[in-house]
Amino acid sequence: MAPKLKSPEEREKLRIMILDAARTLFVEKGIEAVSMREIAKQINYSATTLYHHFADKDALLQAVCDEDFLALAGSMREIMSIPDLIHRLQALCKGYAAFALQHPNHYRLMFMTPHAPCNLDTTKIQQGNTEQDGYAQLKWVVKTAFDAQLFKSEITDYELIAQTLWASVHGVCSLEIALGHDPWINWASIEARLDLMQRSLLMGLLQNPEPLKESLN
Amino acid sequence: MAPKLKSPEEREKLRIMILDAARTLFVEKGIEAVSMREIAKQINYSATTLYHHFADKDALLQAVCDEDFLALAGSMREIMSIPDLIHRLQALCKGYAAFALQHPNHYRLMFMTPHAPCNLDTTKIQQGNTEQDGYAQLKWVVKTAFDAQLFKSEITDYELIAQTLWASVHGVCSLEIALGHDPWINWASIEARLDLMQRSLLMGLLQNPEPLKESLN
DNA sequence: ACTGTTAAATTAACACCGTTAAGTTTATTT
DNA sequence: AAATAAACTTAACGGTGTTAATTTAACAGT
Repeated sequence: MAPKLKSPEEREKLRIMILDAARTLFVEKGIEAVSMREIAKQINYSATTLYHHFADKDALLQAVCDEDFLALAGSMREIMSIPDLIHRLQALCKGYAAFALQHPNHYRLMFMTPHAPCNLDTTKIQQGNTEQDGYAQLKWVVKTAFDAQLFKSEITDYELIAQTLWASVHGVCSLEIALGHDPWINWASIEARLDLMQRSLLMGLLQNPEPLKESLN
Repeated sequence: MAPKLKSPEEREKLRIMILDAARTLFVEKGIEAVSMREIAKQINYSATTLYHHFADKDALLQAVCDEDFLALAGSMREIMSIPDLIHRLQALCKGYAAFALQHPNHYRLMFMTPHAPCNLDTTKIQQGNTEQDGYAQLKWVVKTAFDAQLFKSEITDYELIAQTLWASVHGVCSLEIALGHDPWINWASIEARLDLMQRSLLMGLLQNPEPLKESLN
């Protein structure tokens, strides 16, 4: 109701209000059940105002996700400093799973929904930067283990290993998000599923799986 | 333009016309990019007519998927008669993956999108029937291998094994569907990813993984 | 042959959506 | 005091899923 000339700080403040309202509603009701008008009403602005800060709904969505994924990469940083290589790998998988299950709606958006060939330009995340890019972190952690010859010698492509580990955790988490409450399936606990997947797969990938038994978290 | 009293056969014929038009458009353009009006136009009916055969868009969608999943279960039936237990397990995983990658839009709908606690009543598929229910097939194949003590003895829950195997294949396939064309990731070939996942995980799950090496399809 | 009934299909409308064009209010600059 | 530009709003466009009301056509009973 009272448009004043805003300082960059105030402008940024509104941007953040929009992002926060959007995040709250997305997480609460799911992405496509939330309209731009609804987000706007939540913060007492008109829908049009959102378009002065974000090009469209997708851009707003991506901005919300970028923030959370930066947060994920941030929380992974300390995991990357764990000295034991295998323990580090396991912690990375666990951290990734915890994030997926705590932010199912963002996770769904980023990893379970096909997009146009994807961000890359709009994203503020620097690809390959192990401070920001979760996939780069995974690759790095796998590579250090690979270089230490921890994996079976017949596997020659460390990025393939990284993608397989990722797919395994993603498989458990995304099934949980999509069908975890489906009465068709008599689900074992999510912890048991994550645990068996991680332990079994590593046992199949590692040259010497002995250390696995002691590091049962 | 010409409403006649229709025999049950004619009614069913139109139902199938709707289903086929819907399937074609869903596969072609993705689910949410197709409107009821568009499906109707394709077969020269008004949108309202679709609602005389299906309660809403979701019901139509589910009917389309039910048909394809019955087809999947059908194609799995011969796999279930493969005599070698491990070979049978591997063939089941491969068949499932082939279906997922050949019907990405249906797969996405059924396994990558959270629904209301899910079908069960609306579905025509008989739960637990190994002729119709893909999950029941998986469980049965895993159970026969479990009863033959092929898995490591410390794993006591065969349904947990089934869910883990499912999650592993699902992880590879759903990542491929959602992000397979994303330039952020330097993907290994989908065959290599499926192969490493399947072989490594089984190696970690089986008591005696020797037979794996010869059955490299 | 004229009813009435009923199924099949349609048209028109409702309430929403994402998005944009045009307009209004306000504070600053000239 | 006039002009400019930012911040924001209202109104609208074309689309969506869905439903109410209506028309059309074919049958059954008198």
